Amino acid sequence: MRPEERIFRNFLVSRDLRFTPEREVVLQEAFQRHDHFEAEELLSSIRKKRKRTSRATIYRTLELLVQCGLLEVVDFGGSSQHYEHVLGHQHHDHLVCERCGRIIEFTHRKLEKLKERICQEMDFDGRFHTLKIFGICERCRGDSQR
Amino acid sequence: MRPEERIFRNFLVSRDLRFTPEREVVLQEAFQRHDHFEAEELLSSIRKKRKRTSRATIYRTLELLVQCGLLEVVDFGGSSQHYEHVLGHQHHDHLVCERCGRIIEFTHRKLEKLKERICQEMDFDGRFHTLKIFGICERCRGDSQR
DNA sequence: GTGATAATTGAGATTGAATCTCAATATCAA
DNA sequence: TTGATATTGAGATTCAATCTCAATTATCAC
Repeated sequence: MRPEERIFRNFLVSRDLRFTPEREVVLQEAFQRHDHFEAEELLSSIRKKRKRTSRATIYRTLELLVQCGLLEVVDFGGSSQHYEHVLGHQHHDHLVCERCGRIIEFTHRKLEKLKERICQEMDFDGRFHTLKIFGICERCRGDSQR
Repeated sequence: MRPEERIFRNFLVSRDLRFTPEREVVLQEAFQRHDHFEAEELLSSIRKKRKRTSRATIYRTLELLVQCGLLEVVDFGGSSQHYEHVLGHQHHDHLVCERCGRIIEFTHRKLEKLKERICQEMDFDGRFHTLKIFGICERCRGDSQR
C-alpha cells in the first residue's frame, strides 16, 4: 500500500471516518499529479475517466487530505485555491513568474534560520511560513536580454 | 494637498481619467484607515456616512489605486482580498496570528539580502516578494504558557 | 441475520466576493 | 453648443466554494 493511502486510512480510522471508493479516487487522482492543481481540475479529470464523483465529495475530500497533512493549500493570487503535496516533499517556497505563470520551487537553508531569528526577535511562536518571490523567470527573460 | 491625492491625480491625468467626487471619497476613506481593509468594509463605512457610492465604483477605484502604486493587495487566506497602504510604508512582511487573527508587520534587513541571494542562485529576476509567518502571537500565548 | 446508529453521497440550491452591463449622466475640448 | 469620451450605479452575472437533505451504505451490538 502506498504511503499516502496508509496515512489517509489511519487518519480516517482515528476520526471514525471511512475509506470509501469515492475518497480513494480523489486520493489517487491527487497523488497522480505532480505540481500544483485545483479542485475543479481534479473534478474534470475524474469525470473524464468516467468515475462516479460529485463536486461536493471532491471538495470535502481535499479538505480531509489537508487536515491529515497530505496536502497543503497554496495561494498564488488567482481566483481559486491550489493544492500541493506535502508527503515526500520537504517544505519549500516559490518563485512565481509573472509572464508565463510558471511556478518554481526552491528551498534555502538560510531562510529557515532567518525565520527562527525573526520569530525570536518579534516574540512570535511561528509555526510555518510561505515566501513567494514574484518576477521574471530565466526562460522568459530570454538569453538576448541578459 | 495630501501626497496621496497628488499622486492619484497625476496618475489619472496621465491616463486621461478624471478625479471625480466618487473617486475622491474612496481615496479619502482608504487613507483614513490604518492597517488592512477589505473592499466591502470600505463600502459600508462610506454608506454610513451617507455619501453616494456604488459597489462597482469602489472596486474600480481600488483597482486604480493599486495600479498607481498607492495600495497593495495582500492575501491572508480568507475569502476576500485585503488592501494596505504602500505610500509612507516601507516594504514589510507579516506575522499572522492563527488564534486572534492579528496581523503584525515587520521588516528585516537580512531578508532583503537573502532574497537577492536566492534570486541570484536561481537565476530569477525577482521584483517583489511576500513572506508570511503563521503562528501564535505573544498576547495569545499568554504569560503563563511561556 | 436484524435492527439501530452513524457516516456518506450527490444533485442541486445557496452563498458571497468580484466583475460586468448598459443606459443615463457628467466632463472636456474646440 | 456640440461631439467625443469618461463615469456612474443598479442590478445582473460569474464562479469558486459551501451547504442541504433525502437516499444510500457501512458498522455495530445483540
